[in-house]
Amino acid sequence: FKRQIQSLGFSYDWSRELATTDPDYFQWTQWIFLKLYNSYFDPIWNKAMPIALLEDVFLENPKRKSEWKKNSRLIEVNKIFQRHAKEKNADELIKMRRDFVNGSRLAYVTEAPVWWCEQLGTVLANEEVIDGKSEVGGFPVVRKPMRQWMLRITSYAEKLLADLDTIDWTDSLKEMQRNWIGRSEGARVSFDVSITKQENSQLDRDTKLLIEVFTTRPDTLFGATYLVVAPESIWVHKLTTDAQRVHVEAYITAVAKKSDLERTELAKDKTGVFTGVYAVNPVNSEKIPVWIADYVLASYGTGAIMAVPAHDTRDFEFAKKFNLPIVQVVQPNDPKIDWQGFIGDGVAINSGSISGLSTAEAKKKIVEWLESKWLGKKTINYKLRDWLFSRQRYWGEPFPIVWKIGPDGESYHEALPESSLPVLPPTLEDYKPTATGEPPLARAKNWVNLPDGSVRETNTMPQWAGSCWYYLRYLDAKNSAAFVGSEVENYWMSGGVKSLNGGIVKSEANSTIQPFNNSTKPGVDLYVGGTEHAVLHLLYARFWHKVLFDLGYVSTPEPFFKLVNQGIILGEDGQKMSKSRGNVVNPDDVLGEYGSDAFRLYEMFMGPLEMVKPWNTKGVEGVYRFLGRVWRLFVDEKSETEFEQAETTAETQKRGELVDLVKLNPAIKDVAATPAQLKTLHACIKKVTEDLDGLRFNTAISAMMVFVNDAITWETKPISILREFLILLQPFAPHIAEELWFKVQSPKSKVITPNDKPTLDIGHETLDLSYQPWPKFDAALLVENEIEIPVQVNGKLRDVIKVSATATQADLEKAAKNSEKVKPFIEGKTIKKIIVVPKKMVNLIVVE
RNA sequence: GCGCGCGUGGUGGAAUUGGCAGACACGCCAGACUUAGGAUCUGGUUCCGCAAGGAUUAGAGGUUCAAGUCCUCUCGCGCGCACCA
Repeated sequence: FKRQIQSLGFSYDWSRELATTDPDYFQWTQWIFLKLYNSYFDPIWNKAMPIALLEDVFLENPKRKSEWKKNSRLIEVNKIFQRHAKEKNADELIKMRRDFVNGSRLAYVTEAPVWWCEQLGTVLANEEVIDGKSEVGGFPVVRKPMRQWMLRITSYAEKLLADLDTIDWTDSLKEMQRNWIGRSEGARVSFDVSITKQENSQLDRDTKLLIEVFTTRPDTLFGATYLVVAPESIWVHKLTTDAQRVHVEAYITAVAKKSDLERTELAKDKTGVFTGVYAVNPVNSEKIPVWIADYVLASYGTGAIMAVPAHDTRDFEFAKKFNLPIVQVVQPNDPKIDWQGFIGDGVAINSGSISGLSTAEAKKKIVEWLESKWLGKKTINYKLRDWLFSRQRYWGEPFPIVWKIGPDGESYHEALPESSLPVLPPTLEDYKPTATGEPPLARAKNWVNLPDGSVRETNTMPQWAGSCWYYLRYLDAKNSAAFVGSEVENYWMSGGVKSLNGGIVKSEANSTIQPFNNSTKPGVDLYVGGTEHAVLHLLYARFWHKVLFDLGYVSTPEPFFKLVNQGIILGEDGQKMSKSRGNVVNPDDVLGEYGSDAFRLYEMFMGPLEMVKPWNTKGVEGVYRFLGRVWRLFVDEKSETEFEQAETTAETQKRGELVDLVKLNPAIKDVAATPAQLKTLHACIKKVTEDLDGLRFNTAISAMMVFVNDAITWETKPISILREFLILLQPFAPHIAEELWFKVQSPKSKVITPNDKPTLDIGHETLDLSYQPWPKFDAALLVENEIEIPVQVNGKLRDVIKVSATATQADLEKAAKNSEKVKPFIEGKTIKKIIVVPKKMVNLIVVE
């Protein structure tokens, strides 16, 4: 494989091991975290930028000023900053700058809801919660807000989505990532709400609010007959009248008790409650009621929707249940379709100035109108959320961060200098989670409190941190100056052949590392892993890699060029292996009975790599038999009997001496191969070579079986042919191939004993089969003089004729018509047409 | 519900750009060697039929000289997302 597939192979699980034990990994993972911490996402350049550049805003860098102006948020911040600058309140300025910088960092701190398990007394990561219960113990969990570190992966949503088109992953996997990112284009629209003090006595004055909604169908705005706010919204209490308060509070309490499952699929029946207040639809000034319902999610969009019951299934169900008005605003293009509940595109009606426009045009027109009136804005919304990056566990990289108290008395965080890395966790008596949810590291007071009065961050990073970049460290694992040397990185990841060694281009001839062939592919050539990583690991790693790319530390925008999901192996009953089902196959048992060659060979032979396949122990016996045939192809069976006897009688015999007792098959001779033998070999070389490139191991093995089934019948077996075959076999069954290679290479060579040091060269012969050059197949040897051509009459096979490979179209026609088997089918009939596909087939079209 | 993928002998699968369906194995049947066979070797094995021949790639229809392969619909299975506005 090393030779055949010139790609980089890594182990994801190994990285997890390293990430929790290896100071080297701690150091460089923390180093990368600092890069994230000291960077922000620049919406103008659409990439990560060091914080230093962000400060240009405040320094009024003229070069960038015109670019800044294109982004309203930054203009706004800049203006506020300038206004405050005139007031010359230095403390406030510092605080403001700090807040803004913090608010723009790729790594930032915020209050975020985390899973809290009362019984275990621990905070759980998402992956430790299954169906609303803890993975350990199955205890109930609740959402509890806690201060957490977040990574701003959402700022990369667009890039993560767009660049999927540049990489060679399966469609289903790309689709999973697309769904996870969940991009949708639409608009934010503001609805005015007025609530008087009389209606809501909790307000200290008459209040005007804006309810902002996100919609992908702004063209249906005229059909919005009510608004719905998520029950979790912080605005709910302000939006409730005294008259409705009892009902609203009862509803919110009921919703809080529902599990996620009850809120979704089991709850086909819509529930909700009227708040008592009304909003104004900006397009027609109609008063529409504001409801609270749990079919609206607080976490998506703005947490509020405009309901268009005529053209949205959920709103339609809700409106029917609560007798809310349903107004048609889209006419389906097919008049037979009922407009009620029609969610497709059509023509706008009952919609004022946009009536008569197609859905696409209506969207465009209405958004332009909303923007001109400052009532709405074209918006792209994503399902992707920022990544909650802190864990309250012992195992994991501590954050290289300290907390300090500012002059204003408020605490703020600051990065430790790179020279203080790695930050290793303190030794603890008790490293289990604490009962308060505080991280275990907080127990080590001496470690936490620094001499200058600052306090260490005690959260740790999740295991994802190491797996986000381990493939880069593998390129240059011993580099103590950088997480990966740039030249090494460029060599492997960009496929360049440049200057691996101090700027000197190595010639291909004396380089031990062969350059990639015409490779312009970005990143790791081949990454094999399970689908369980489809949306977490593979998205996180892409994100980190893109940040490192933007900051100039890596040379490719994508980490993994080609990704293959190996299918899982099911139990013999076709069910997923599990202890409870009792259908687990223990690899050690198989290895013990059949050996690792047979085990490996069988796993490759079962079927396509990507496919989910059931295990079948009988199948292992099949490939085991194949290996037996390979063995007998090479060795003299009589000598093998002697070997077996020797092995049982002379226990003290060294293994190597016994090996030498087994003699080569006497049919193996150092003679020239016949053309037929060469053809068999080269057909095998061609198939195995091509199939390895395509990862079609099952058919490659089948080709080798065909070769052996043929070669075993040869009276004389040319040694040159068998040697080439062993090179083909080596990647699949290295042990037996290596042992047989020893025999065919040097049948009377020095006996190797277990005491001999393993070397590539034992003095007279090169023994390491895996360093042999891969055979090249010779197409000329595969050319047939005579070929078999199927002859069809009216598309039905009637005969297979043998013709010269150089036969012309006319020859083929003639031969086909003369075939004895074909004649009965064409006699007495008119040949209307003859299709001749050269070297492939002949089809005679006849009529009565 | 939405999205993606897949349906080929008794079984795993092969047929890479439409061109001999069932490669290679497992299993089964028969035979050889053998005291013995859970070793090895030989032959057979999609279905119907003595045969000639016919049928056949989940089902139905279509395009084509030619369809497992392309198109449409239906059914079944798997995976992912799941009230995402």
